[in-house]
Amino acid sequence: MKLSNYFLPVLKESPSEAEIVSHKLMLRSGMISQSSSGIYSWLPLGLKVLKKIENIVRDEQNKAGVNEILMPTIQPADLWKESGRYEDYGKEMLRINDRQEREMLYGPTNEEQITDIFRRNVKSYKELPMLLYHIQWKFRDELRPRFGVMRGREFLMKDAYSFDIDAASSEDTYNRFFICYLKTFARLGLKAIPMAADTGPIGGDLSHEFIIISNTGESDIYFDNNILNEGNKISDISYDDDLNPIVEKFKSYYSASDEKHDKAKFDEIVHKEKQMNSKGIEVGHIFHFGTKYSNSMKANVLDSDGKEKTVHMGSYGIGISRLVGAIIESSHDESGIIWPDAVSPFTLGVINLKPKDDEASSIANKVYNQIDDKSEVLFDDKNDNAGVKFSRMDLIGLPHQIIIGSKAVSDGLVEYKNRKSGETEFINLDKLGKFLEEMNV
RNA sequence: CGGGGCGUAGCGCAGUCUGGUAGCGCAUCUGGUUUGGGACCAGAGGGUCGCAAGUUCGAAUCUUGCCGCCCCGACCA
Repeated sequence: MKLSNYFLPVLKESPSEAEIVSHKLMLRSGMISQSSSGIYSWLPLGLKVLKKIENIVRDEQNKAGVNEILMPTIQPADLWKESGRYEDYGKEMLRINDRQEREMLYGPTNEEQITDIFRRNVKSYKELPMLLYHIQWKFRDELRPRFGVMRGREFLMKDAYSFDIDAASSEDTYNRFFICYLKTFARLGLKAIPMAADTGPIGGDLSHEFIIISNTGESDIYFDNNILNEGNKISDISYDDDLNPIVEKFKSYYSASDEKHDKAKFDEIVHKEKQMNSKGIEVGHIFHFGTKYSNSMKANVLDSDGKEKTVHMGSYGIGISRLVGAIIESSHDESGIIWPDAVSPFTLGVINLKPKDDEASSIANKVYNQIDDKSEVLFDDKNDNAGVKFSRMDLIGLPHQIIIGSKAVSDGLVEYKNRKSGETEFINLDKLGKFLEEMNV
């Protein structure tokens, strides 16, 4: 993509409505544009990141054996009356009447909808466990939206739902998602800590939040520092392995958000110097809630003994749009965003410092065309001053930059810059392809 | 929803107290000089001062009502 063709409205100063760094940087780098409180349009750069995250989440769900479906944003109120949540959910739920005065709602979550799909289509224990997910926009009419996309009213969420024949099987499924989540966040370049959590209005008896450390987070967290190292080998785990002992190992470490924090227990089982206390951002939440919905909505299957059984359910959320902000919170510096490779909107940026010099431009174009075949490249071909180009490229956070300047013409050298370390080195033009290949970009 | 703040050009702000018909920086456009870290010179365009009513000869400025946005708190992925 040539920058001269790209819609990238960057700002030198951040709009006053933004308070935290990720919100400021998202506005400054032209990723989003606010529509109303807690509701945003996604501009090209922001949309690209959103899709990258979405695709990693999707891929890991698929690998874990979860089926993707797509449920509507607008749901009939009747389903929610069946589960009893139409009354319970309160003003956070956006209620709408259609032209026939039928009561509808913009879905804040989909337990009722999915349970309805399940009970219409699944009748036998032989089809269990059944794992389904979708990635869809949700709406929760928050009292006070804030922090940009991290706490919006409209947000993109991956929500998965599981159906099992009994509690034991359902806990195995829960553990499967537990591992799936650790793998997902690791792939996104994040260190997510699983924490025992309250189940809240969704209900149930077993629940974990996945939290990344950040001083702008809304949760107060307490954990054993050793749990951070436990996640290092997570990518080596196969879904065919026995996952339960691995999950039990994670659960054996102390980790809790403030509402579950037990100071006496913390002091007892965690060495003083390993006791960590921090703020964190919740990026995922998994629940095992048994028969709460299947019971009220009569989601039953026939078991091997020919008798009807109420299925055991769980639900598993990842806040995809929130992750965009959360990743920036955990990966930026004073110049701007630093994207982890996996979610970067472009794999690398190419800067032509001499757009008016024919020879330099010819080299830059050649470089761009050569690597654009293999990776996604943003090519700064604009006629701006060097400083403008550098600071813009740093702001939008592409992790790898190729800079073409006077030495390209005189000595056949281009500069590679690592956004994160700031380190640079000159590369011979002939060896650039190989260099990038070795860097895996 | 309680408490607080703010709404003036795309962004950041001054002007409001003390009423006299709108200004600064950045951005944008034109011309020129620049070109390895947000460069310079000259010129230009862009605002029913959130909306409505009122007071007044006259309102960005005073009064009332409404709308929007942000912050703190309680609630949530």
